[in-house]
Amino acid sequence: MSSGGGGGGDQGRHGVYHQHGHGQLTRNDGAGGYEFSNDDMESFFFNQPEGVVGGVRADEIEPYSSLTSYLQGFLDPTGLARHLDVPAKHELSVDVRTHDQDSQGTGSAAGESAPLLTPNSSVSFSSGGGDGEGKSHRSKKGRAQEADNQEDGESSKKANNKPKKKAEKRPRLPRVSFLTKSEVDHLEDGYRWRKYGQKAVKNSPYPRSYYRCTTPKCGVKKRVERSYQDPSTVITTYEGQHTHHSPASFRGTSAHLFMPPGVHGLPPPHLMPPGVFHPELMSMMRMPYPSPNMHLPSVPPPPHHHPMAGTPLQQHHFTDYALLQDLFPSTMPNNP
DNA sequence: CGGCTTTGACCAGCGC
DNA sequence: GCGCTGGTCAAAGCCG
Repeated sequence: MSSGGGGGGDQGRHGVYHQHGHGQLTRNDGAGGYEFSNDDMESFFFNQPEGVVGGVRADEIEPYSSLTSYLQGFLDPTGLARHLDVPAKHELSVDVRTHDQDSQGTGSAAGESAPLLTPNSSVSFSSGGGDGEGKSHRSKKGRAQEADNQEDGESSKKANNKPKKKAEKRPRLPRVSFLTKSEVDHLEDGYRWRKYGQKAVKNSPYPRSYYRCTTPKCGVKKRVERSYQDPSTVITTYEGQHTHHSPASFRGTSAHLFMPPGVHGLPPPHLMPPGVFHPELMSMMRMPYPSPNMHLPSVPPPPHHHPMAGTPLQQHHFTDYALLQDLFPSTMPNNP
């Protein structure tokens, strides 16, 4: 994929960022947390306003940017997400690290250097910056053949004639990982996906599912897996950029702009039945799953007539209501 | 019947 | 070289 801001080229646009080694991503939620690794994965996290995040104070995580600015560059090649560049209030902060920093070991020092996630949501990116798209059309039998055919051209993956350099690693598309508290594995995100595989994950009872965007010529993929350490957390990893707009019913609202690439099928947040939270909002706003570290200002409870009223978690939703209104003006009622 | 999921097999990369 | 693992393919089956 050549368009858009894949890879490190986005550094400038989004300010300084650091990447920790080999994409080792560690989450520490106090209960042990979990970690997963993705080579070339950069990561950034939403930290609680004044919280201590897994032993790392949020204000010690140096460079922050906003999610929206990131989405703007990475997830929204059309630039529509610019719309979302509302002041992220105190809610969202980003830590994106570059390779330069902590590029040594693959995870040995991860505990030290890897940013730690908030319990409720986080996003991580990878800067693959590569093509990666052309290889999805191989037939089973064609694969061996393909290796032969490519021998003349660029390097075949077998690294036939060179003494194995690390740099020859196959480039990857930009990746974004969302940690979402959700009962549902496959979160609606406005795009249509076709499942093309499922694999058991090592050390995890939960399988990992592989999806591909069904839109022709859109090579975006996504992986969905459930954290084995925290089964209420779904890890959704997007790879690549959509070459089209979301077919979601949210079109015309701002909601889909804020969504990770890909939600359809779910009603807008204000139409969700009581006690049911929109997974994406849950993810982004960390609403219904307050962490022990969370220090929220005391706010009055939402009115009973609010569709999302009625759960113990409601107060946290209400806390972020102003932000929600900023982000979803057309879907959120006027005033709670 | 088309679109989607399931599932076993295959392939590539990597570490030992 | 071998085994492990992640990622992908594609036939078969399911479903509206």
